Amino acid sequence: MSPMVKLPLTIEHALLGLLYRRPLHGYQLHQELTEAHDLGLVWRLKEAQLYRLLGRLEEEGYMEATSEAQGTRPPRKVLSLTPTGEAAFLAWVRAPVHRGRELRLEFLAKLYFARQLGGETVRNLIEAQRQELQEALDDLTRQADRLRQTRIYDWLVLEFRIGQMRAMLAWLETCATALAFPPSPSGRGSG
Amino acid sequence: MSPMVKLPLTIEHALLGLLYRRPLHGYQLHQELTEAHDLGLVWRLKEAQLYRLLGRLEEEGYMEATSEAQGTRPPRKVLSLTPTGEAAFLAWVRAPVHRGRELRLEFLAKLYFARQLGGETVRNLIEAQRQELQEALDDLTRQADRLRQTRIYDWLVLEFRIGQMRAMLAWLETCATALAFPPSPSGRGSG
DNA sequence: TAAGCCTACTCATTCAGTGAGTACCCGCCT
DNA sequence: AGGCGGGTACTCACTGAATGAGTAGGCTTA
Repeated sequence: MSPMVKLPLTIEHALLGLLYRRPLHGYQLHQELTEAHDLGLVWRLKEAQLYRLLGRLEEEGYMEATSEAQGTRPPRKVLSLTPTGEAAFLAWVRAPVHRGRELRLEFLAKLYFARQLGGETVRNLIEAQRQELQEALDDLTRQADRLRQTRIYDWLVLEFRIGQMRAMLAWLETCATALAFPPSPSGRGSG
Repeated sequence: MSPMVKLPLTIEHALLGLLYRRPLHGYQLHQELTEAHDLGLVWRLKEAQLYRLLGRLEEEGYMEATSEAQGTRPPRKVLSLTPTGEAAFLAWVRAPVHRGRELRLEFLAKLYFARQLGGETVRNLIEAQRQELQEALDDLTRQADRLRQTRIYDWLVLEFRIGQMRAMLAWLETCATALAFPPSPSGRGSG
């Protein structure tokens, strides 16, 4: 009813991403997110929370459900993306994050899905993220230089952030290298 | 009324820490936390949230208020720590955090207060934190080694965390060095 | 026949956090 | 004289996240 009132956030986008590959029903989604690998390694959702999100995403026009009767069993509610949902997901997955601290969850999720869209997408994402981080790092470095002699604590706080960012940049290089070669035949094609 | 039902968390402890130095009233607390340096660089609180926390901390016996009338003006409510509050703060400030991601806010806050308790406290805190991190790092490294060939994405996720931790360890060394010498005469003594 | 899992929710509640508002006093600027 | 800003101390209503527990029926396997 209230279509697209607000853009979905990280978790919601990842839900869209799971449906981009193929339609799933709620329980399957839940399972993917409670496993100890892939996306389940990055974040988890309790059932209640999942259904709340799913309800909202459907209500806002990003996904739609079709009830799939199967013999005597209770019917399954299969969710699939609408064109709007697909567009939202694709835009999200290609955009870098803006704060360093968003790498830990959001970027990791983007990377997961980008891999399924092929090497080109992965390379672009990594490069875009590298630039974002580099800018933020330069900015922080400039600030830190000003504080070095005067405010030791403030300087240490900035140094902490700088160290984290440097490590992220180095890790992006690792990603680029590790994913440069066909990322294992276990991926469901589309590489 | 309901004394010490639950332990305060990070933010609450930092509030205790500010009062450990000297009693303050709510408005002063708020100002310390909206400035762009020191603790205000690490986290902020809106007024409403601050008073909510303060109310709870008082109710649970960590701090107490004395109303300080001053002439024609409305009285100020000066907050100070109870022995319980002081003990809670001191225990908190000396304990390292257990998850890497808690360095970003909580450990930084601990470090801020530890500096005011003297070089000994700072050194101990840094060393304890170093050990915690090192253990977690070894653990992650072992896990990552197992995944390297089989699950490239899972491996990258762990590599990300490993990189962050290594950077934190390096940063702890920086702290140790930078704070080894009297941390500037601007500190209010006690160092 | 019971355990457990597939499937899909709902409900009540707790907790954090926010924007806005209320009150009153003081001193300064216009 | 009047208003603005800022010190001082809150309160209120609301949104939104998140969780634990509960409900419901069917199927499979030990």
